[in-house]
Amino acid sequence: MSSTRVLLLGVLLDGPLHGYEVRRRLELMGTQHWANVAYGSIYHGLAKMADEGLLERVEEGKGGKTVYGITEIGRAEFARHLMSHWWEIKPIVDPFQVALTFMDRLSQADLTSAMEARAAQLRFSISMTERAIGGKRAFGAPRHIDECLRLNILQLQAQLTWVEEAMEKVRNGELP
Amino acid sequence: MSSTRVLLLGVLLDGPLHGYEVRRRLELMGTQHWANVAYGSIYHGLAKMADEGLLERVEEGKGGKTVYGITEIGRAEFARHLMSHWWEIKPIVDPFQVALTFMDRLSQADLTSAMEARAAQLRFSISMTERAIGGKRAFGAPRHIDECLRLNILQLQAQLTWVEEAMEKVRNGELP
DNA sequence: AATTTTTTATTCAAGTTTGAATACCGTGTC
DNA sequence: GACACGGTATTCAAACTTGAATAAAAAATT
Repeated sequence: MSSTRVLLLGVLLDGPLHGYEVRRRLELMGTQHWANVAYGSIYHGLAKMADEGLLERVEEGKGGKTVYGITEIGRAEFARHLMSHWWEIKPIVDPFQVALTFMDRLSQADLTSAMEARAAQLRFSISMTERAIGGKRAFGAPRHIDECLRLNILQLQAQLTWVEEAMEKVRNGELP
Repeated sequence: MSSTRVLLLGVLLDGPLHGYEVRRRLELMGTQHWANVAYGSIYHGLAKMADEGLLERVEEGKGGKTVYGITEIGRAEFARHLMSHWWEIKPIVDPFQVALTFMDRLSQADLTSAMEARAAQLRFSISMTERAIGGKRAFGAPRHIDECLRLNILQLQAQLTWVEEAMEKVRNGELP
C-alpha cells in the first residue's frame, strides 16, 4: 500500500473530511517535504478506497463536495500499514543520489562549484527548517509533528556531511 | 524530468545498450536502494525518449531486442538535468516519515517496541551497507559508486539518531 | 541430438500520479 | 441586486509506474 493511501486513512482517523480538508491537513503535516501527494492523487485515493470499503461516503453532492469517513475495515488496514512502516525499512528515495551517481560526468570545475553551492543551500535549508520548528503549533498541529522537521534536519545534515567529505576527496584526487 | 529518465540517459552515455543491459547497469549502480525504477518503467522510458528524440533506436528486432543510443539532444538534456539535481534541493521521499507522523496512534507499548526494533534494524542495515562498500568494484563499478552507499549509511545513521532521541523523549513523556 | 532448465529480454493490462484547468461558493464593492 | 474577485473544491486527460506474465535464447542435462 502506498504512502498516499496510508496518509489519507490516517488523516481521517479523527472524523470525516472532504477532499480539500484532507489536502489542507496534509499540508499542515508538511507532507510536501517528504511524500509527493498531488491533488489529484488525494481525490483518486479517497474515491478508490471508498469503493474498496476502507472509507465511506458520509455526504455527497453538497456543492460538489464529498465527505469521506473511515470504516472499521479502514482503521484495521491503517493500523496494519502503520506497523509495517515502523517495522520494515523501506528505501528512502533521494534525488540527490542521481546527482552523485553521475558526479564523474561533470568537469572538475563544475563539480567543485556544484558541491560548494550544494553545501551552502543545505546550510540554509537546515537553518530555515530549524526556524520552522514550533511554527505549526499555532495552526493546531500536534507537538510530535515537529519531529518530522527534526528528522528532515538530520537528513539534510547527513547530506551536508557527505558533500563536505566528498569535497575533500575531490581536492585530494580520490574522487570521482 | 523524473529520476528514471535521467538515470536512463546517464546509463547510455558510454554507448548503446538494450533494455535488459540498461536494467543490469542500474542494478550495478544500486538504484534499487534510492530510486524505484521498475522493469516496465525502463522500457517505457527508453521507448518514450526515443520517440522524443533524446534517444535513437540503433538496432531493432534482433530477437526482440531494441538497442538504444543517446542523441546529442539527449546528452544536452542529461547535462541540464544533472546540473539541476546538483543545484536544486529536491525533497527526499522517506516512508519512515509516514510512520513517525502517526506515532501518536500507537499505544505506548507498541511505540516503544517499534522504536527498539527499528533501532536494531537500522544498526544492522548500517553494518551490512558498510560491508558492501567496495564489493561492486569486482563487477566493474567505478569507485565513486561507493559514495551512494556512504550517503545511504549517513541517512540510516540520521534516522537512527532520530529514533534514539525520540525513544528518550517518549520515556520522559515529551512525546508523542 | 533431443529435451529440460535457466537466463536473457520484453510486454502489457491495470493501477497510480500529475497539476493545470475547471467549477463552485462566499465575500466585498458598487 | 449585480458583478468581480479570491478562496474553496474537484476534475480529468495525459503520463508514468508496476511486476507478473510471456517470449526467446542460451546453457545444462539426459
